[in-house]
Amino acid sequence: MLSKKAQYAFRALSTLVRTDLQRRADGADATVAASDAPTSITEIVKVHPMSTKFLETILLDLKRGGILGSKKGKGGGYYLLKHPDDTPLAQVIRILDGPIAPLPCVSLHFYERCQDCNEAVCGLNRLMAEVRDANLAVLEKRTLSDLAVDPGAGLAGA
Amino acid sequence: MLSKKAQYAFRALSTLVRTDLQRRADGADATVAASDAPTSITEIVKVHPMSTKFLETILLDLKRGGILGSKKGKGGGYYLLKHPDDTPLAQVIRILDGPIAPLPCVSLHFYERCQDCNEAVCGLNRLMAEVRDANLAVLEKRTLSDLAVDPGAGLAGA
DNA sequence: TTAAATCCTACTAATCCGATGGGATAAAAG
DNA sequence: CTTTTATCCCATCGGATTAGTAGGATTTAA
Repeated sequence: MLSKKAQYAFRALSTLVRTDLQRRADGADATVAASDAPTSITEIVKVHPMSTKFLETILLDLKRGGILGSKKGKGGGYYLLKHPDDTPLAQVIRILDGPIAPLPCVSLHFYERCQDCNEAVCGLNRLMAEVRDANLAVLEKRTLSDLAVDPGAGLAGA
Repeated sequence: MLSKKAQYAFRALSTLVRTDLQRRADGADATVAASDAPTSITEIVKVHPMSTKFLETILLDLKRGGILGSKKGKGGGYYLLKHPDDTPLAQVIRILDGPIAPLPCVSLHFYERCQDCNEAVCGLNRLMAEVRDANLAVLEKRTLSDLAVDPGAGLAGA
């Protein structure tokens, strides 16, 4: 199960994505940099009600994780460092919740040898590696862009 | 990540499966009932070193969950209620760790409505439902039998 | 009657999670 | 240069969960 941290992160990111795509649409070229249009924590909380302080720690994590940039001081806030297409959901989850694999001994980014268990013989490893791969097939393919898709699109006028 | 409980459960189950398959091979027909050849906690711990008391609570859970039967008193122990092929890994995980889905609002067996989030509009639901399905594709297909497969088979003589 | 097993309830120690508080630092605006 | 509005950083805290323990009741075979 995703932690609250990860859930809040996705909510916050969804608004950052919308802002980012909007900026790209408006500023035709790269005339408007992402750092010129940062979104503050206060603004995000207005859209997605949650603890301001808690969100702060989350956005800091995402910044340290290389997903967000920030601008301090008045008019400051956070912004995406890359195109939403280029940040898979897996990256967000790893930053906030750690390993995606069901066992440390099949984790790609957080591998730990398992005690009392010969990996070559252990039947569980193989199976859990399958589960990990099934997960990653989705989580590495789907990106922040997919978060912001409006499922009502195409229905409005029809 | 799987809890220790689930990990221990799988280890214990792997020996119960081996015993069960052995019994089926020996007793040709159904001349030997599973309840005639129960395996005690003590025996399991000999194979897989772990806290006896902790394993006790785990096997009790598996019994209440409908996977194991038990026989009390001297010579007693635990045994599989069904053919190993007929217990998917998903069932074991649900008993010991609860939901498999990454969010309560996309869980099949432990569904809970999510607050502050319109499911029809929320982009995350759709994506996490995809993750859930990817997981279940493996965990409902793979069974206890897969736990006991010897990966060295076919290599010994070659 | 004894020994060996499951069964049951409660408890505990440690860890993790969600959240909060207080302040340092930076930048823009007047 | 001061105020305001932000991010940044660190420490703490209550509650929940996890992993494991304790002790005894119950059942059955020998």
